[in-house]
Amino acid sequence: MPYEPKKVENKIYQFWEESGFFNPDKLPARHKKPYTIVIPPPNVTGELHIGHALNATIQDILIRQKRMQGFKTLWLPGTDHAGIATQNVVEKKLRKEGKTRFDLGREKFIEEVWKWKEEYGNKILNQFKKLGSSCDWSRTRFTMDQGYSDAIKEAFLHYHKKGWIYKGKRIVNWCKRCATSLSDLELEYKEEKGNLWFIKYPVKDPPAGEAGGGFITVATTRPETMLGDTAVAVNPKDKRYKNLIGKTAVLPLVNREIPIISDILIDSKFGTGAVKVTPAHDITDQAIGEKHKLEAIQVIDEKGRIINSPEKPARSGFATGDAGGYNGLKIDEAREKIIEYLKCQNLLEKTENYTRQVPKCYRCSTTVELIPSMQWFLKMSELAKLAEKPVKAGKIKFHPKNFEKPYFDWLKNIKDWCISRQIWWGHKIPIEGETDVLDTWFSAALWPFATLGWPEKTKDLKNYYPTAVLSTARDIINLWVARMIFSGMEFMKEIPFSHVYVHATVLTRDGQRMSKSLGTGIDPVKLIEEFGADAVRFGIAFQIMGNQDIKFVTDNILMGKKFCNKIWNASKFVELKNGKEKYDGKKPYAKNKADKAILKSLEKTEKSVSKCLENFEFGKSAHILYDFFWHDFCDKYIEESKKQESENTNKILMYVLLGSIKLLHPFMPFITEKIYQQLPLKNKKECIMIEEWL
RNA sequence: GGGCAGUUAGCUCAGCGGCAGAGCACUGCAUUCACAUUGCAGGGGCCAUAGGUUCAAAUCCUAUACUGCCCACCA
Repeated sequence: MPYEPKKVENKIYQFWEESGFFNPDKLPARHKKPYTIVIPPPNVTGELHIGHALNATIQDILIRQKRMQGFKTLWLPGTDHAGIATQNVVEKKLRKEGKTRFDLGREKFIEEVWKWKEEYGNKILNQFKKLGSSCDWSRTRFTMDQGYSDAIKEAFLHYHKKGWIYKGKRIVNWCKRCATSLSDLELEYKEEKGNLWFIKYPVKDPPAGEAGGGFITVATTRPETMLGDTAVAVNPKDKRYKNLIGKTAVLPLVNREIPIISDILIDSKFGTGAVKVTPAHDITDQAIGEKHKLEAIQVIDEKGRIINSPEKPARSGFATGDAGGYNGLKIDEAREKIIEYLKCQNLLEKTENYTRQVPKCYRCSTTVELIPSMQWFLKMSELAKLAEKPVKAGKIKFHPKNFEKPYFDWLKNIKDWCISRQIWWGHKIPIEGETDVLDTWFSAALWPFATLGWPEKTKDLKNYYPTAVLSTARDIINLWVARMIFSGMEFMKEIPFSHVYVHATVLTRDGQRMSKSLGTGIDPVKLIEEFGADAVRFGIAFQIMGNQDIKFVTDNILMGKKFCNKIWNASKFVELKNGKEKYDGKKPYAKNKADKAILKSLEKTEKSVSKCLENFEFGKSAHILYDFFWHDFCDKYIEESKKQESENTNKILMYVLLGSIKLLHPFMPFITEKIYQQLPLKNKKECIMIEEWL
């Protein structure tokens, strides 16, 4: 009879939950030393994908092995409210009904988001259960729980008291669709073909014999921002413009007189070596502007429209030298009209094709504008040092180690963190009269201790902090991991975890990123239904090798399914041979060559697997277990045993089977539990989950 | 522009100085035997390219090409 996971899995999971052993406080007495993993909380935006299944498998393998080794294991589950992302999916849903969030109003809208959260939050947690994840569900947390919100307030006010939080008008990344600011890490750059326009700015009182013929030519990809130009800048060493530094240029369109200045930030090799300076809409220009005390004139508003002269409405005329004529136009329209006007005026020297990296909102892919805005910032200089220290000192180790380099690079060049967002779904900034909410990563940064009750001095915090391992995707190392590290150091005075395991990115067979919108995602629950949870887990684990990408194929899941069947039938054979006599668990004698070989091989397998798991070598562990069980045990020893039937042989069969299912349990928890329950053993534990690792 | 990975069987990947391996797919044979979701046997490889080190290179070094990812203010 083949193994039928559907008949086994749900029952076994229920049995585990009822046992209480997912909760470390209810584990038997031999479990003493704590071992904690906090789950990277999935966003409540939707359902899980194969990447989540991968990470859940990894964490459950670690937790189950440690539990068997006698650790007081806590795997703390939860979900993240995921500010912008969740707000967006709910808005999308409303849009299908022909509504916007403004139709509902803030309160009603947030009610809608909570409904969404209930539905998808639960779905996500159930998906983890289907995979066999041994989380302590009694400790499930959500980043907007009451207690968690207290932690946010405490953290914000702590920083505020230290003077590290300030409010200021700064250039921020602005998504005009989400109508909110974004941090640098929330941008995705996309290559776009565009132009580099060479525009002639007239020079007032040009020096005699100047090569430019009374003009200075600037190169720009954003001509529409010239309405806000307050200088032209060149490199001080640039001989071409030596005589022009200190002179005045006349800005076309508005006829504003602007200085020609010099600054070392200008690269004389790019374009003409002369740059238009728009301090309100460019980071470098802002720096130059501050240095040279230039005015910052905002010309693009929060809707992505030109606001140069609010008192003058846009005119329908096609070419205009009147700045007010662009008022209210969209950026693209304004760009087009400005170029047309410059052409008419003979001020456009030439146009070159130019491909540039355009920043997009990572949640909705809208082009992000740089605009000055009043925002809250968290000063990063001290916190960056806190994040750097424990990693440099080796107290926190990255696996693989080469992820430390980008981590340090980011910290070295860090900018202050814009922590306010102009959305509705999230934690309100805990200051009277503020309507903005906090960046979702501000709450995620507190996850390893806020989930354990901080700022209260709880027993859990004392018992289970710091955690052991954080297993995460590589794209959130700086976005999240770095921030957890400095938060832990600042609030707990201790590292949040000792190991950061950076797991592989799961790609499609063709090497594409898995994504719902591309239709390339694979639903792990469907796989579980087809192959069984153990097969999915083992197949995934089998594929986690050194390479940091996994091109996902179901071949390995099929292998996992076959392997389940093999284990199932081998155990049936052993049970049959053994009869009803209860096995005492003692190591049997090796009476011949075959006996000796299998016992030795089991011992070797145990050592290798334990060592591999210490080093986070999941795929290697799976290969070793597969080879041992299939080839050494089934192909060789079981076949041999048919020729040398004896009581001792039967004991060896039982001993090796028991050892094998223990070693396999972290990888394939359901089938190994089911077999364990059926085995006639003298000193049987309630379940294999709390059996002793060899 | 800078950094990091990768390139080995039809596909997905191991191996990382000493006879080229696994899973899946493929071919042949075997069904009262724990298991056909099986067993046995087999086919299939210029280990990306070019140099170098070595008694010996898929493996170490140097280039090149291609692929993927991360970071970056080049207007």
